[in-house]
Amino acid sequence: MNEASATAEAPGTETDVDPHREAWISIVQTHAAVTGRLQEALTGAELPPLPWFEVLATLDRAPEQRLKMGDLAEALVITRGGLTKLVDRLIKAGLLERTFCETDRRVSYATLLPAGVELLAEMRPVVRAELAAAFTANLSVAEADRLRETMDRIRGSACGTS
Amino acid sequence: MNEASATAEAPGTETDVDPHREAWISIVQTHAAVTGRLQEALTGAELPPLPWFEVLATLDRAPEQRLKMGDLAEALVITRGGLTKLVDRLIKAGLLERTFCETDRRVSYATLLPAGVELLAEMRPVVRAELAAAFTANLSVAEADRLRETMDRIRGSACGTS
DNA sequence: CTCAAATAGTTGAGCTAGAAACAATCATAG
DNA sequence: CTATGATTGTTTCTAGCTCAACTATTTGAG
Repeated sequence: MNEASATAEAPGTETDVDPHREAWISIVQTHAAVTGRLQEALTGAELPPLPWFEVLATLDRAPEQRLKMGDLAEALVITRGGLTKLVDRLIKAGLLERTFCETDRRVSYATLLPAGVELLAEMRPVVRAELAAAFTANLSVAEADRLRETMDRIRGSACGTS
Repeated sequence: MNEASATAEAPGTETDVDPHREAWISIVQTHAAVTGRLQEALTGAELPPLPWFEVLATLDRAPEQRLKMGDLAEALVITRGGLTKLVDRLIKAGLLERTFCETDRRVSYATLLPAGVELLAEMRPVVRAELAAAFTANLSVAEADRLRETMDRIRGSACGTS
């Protein structure tokens, strides 16, 4: 943690401590730190990596436990190309299957299988414990809601202006 | 944006809308969205990718515009191995140089060169404009400070418990 | 009806980051 | 002084992602 102490800032420089930029840096670092801990906890428990969990958890919350590839890619914020191969791996592991749409034969669904539900049940407590250590212990429910609302507001403008 | 509308949630399921988990999902998605916009803006302006900016900006804020490799890796939240090659690329582009420590010959510094300062000056307005679109337009200074404080609190517990 | 444009998903090439093994240097105990 | 262990940075290897090109299907204009 040197990013605070190292800011000695020579007198000639632009002495801007933009609070918005500071907030962004905090978001980036916190995201990396928490993601790292989640990864670490999963591999420590000899479980699959975090992206697998995110696929399983997202599908589990979807109606009929399935989602169009495009929608799933958008929810996970990765490209469609990346998702195709990620889903391939989960299918090869027997956790998902590919199903097709009768009315539009371009679309394919990623559909959760019982084995996927089972694995999700194993992974969830590990993820939940880490998240609890990071969030529940430090934020009240009201703060968490406020945080979510703030982040959604930022994301809204980040998506809309394109 | 289907993660809100799709939550029809069958009656039998665990109907847990954990606000902490919701907050985490918002952080992940917002981080990805804003990062994506930054990337896009930089490549659109025919400028180097975002990690290059982060290296340059971090070094620029450091005393004497240089940092030990380990400290820089920690500030950027990437591994040392990854940083070695990232710095290699910046050196090959003439933006940085590797300098060495007299008192401890294990350590090497990544040191900003004039060309790096110059490029940073080109990249900064682009990054700043995107950040302004996402943050300044939507958050008061007080909100930004509060957000930063909240994120730092989360990160603090995420780092300490290891 | 027909054909161009749009949309959904997959595939292949290239690149980047992480993990583990390694080399070099420093610190400390005896 | 020497040896063992800890730290710093690099290298090697691999997995996963993005980008661009491609196929297949649907939509819409004329």
